[in-house]
Amino acid sequence: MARAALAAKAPEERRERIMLATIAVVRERGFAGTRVADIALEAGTSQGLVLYHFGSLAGALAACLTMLEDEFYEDFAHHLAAEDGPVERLRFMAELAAGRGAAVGNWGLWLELWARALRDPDARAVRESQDRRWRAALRRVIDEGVAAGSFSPSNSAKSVLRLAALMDGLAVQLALNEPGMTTRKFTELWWESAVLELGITEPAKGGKSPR
Amino acid sequence: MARAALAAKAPEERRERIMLATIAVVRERGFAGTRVADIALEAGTSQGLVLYHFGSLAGALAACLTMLEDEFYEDFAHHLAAEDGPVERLRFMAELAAGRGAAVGNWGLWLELWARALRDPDARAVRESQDRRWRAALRRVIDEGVAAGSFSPSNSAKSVLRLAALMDGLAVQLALNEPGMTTRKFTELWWESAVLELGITEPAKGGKSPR
DNA sequence: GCGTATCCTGAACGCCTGTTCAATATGCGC
DNA sequence: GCGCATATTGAACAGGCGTTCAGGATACGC
Repeated sequence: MARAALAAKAPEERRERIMLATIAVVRERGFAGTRVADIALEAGTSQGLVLYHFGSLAGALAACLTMLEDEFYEDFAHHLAAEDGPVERLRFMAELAAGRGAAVGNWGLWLELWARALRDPDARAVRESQDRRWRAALRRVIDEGVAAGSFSPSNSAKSVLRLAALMDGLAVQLALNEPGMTTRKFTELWWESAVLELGITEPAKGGKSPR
Repeated sequence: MARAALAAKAPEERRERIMLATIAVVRERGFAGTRVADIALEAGTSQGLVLYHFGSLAGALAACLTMLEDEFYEDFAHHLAAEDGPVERLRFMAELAAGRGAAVGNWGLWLELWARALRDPDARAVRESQDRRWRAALRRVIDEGVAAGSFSPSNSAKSVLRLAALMDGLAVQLALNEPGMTTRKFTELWWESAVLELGITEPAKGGKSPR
């Protein structure tokens, strides 16, 4: 019956709820400030269960890292495929990075992740994978645009590196609430750089055309 | 006598040695991993003295932050003034950011600082001040270049933001030892962007001219 | 030389927090 | 229904670490 099915799934659901709780706590307190008790409280379980499922606090943090990675990327890939042309896709990536959609409130987490990656191999691996995937997507969009005749970068490999790095750099200011930095400003600054780098001719619909 | 003079200075020297030790430990273990015992050991003093001078671990960390800020900036301003033209100065800033000179090994610290700035007001203030000074310097060099006819940015305010952000973004990869990212590559990528942004005509001596 | 303020130490204290564990509940195969 | 494997709890444990403190050394004014 339904109740049995629900109950059968229960352990796995608890496990996942704990992971989600871990992300929530890390987002609020940072890696360094996250305690087992916080996670348990947020998940509505006991401390014991957190350790039962993940072995240790470090284990829970690691699990939440990989979950975060998958979560973000799946969402991203799914939406990116929905856009039609290279210009629109590039525009989409700019807005996603700027904090619309799945990345909302995530830049703070990225900063945490970077700092943690300095010493924690797990964090480093996640960051690296995340970064590689993001750059690969950027690369694909750009190649697509070149093939379609919309972009004409002088060196697309370098443009990818620069445009990706620019996002990270702008993200620092966004995450730290630098006065004057908003998602809008982020997108504007980045897009202008993309135009310069790639020699974009046609405007993205819904983009910066005069309104 | 000499001994007296030395002794008189001693307390202040101890204090400074503790600050330097704090920076060293933070550099090695990160903010989260820094303990009072580590600092005392590194400085060759007792734990008690650390607390005596700075009140608490947090106090010691805060003191080391401001020291770090001043240290870096003084060194930077001093060397920048030694360069002759705007192009050379810009080039100097690129190389400094890439990790030559006073910034060597500091990018890891900056990542730590960013993450900490998410929650610690002291860290936030230091980061903000640091950033403001750096951007102001960039701005000054660019204005100078415009006045001299070397640069012709379409919007210098935006160029400053972008070029500064690009440095931060590239720095993340440098700090995390992204394969393929070196100080040389950093400088190269950034300089090309600067050329694009500012329309630099004359090459910086010792720069990217064919050799 | 004496007293006092500053400097410095090492040990002790006590809290915080990750982890362990014995006990209990739950569901599932037989 | 019985028994076993899995899941879950809450309390107890233990170690780490920041902070406190009582005492001693050092320098300096008088």
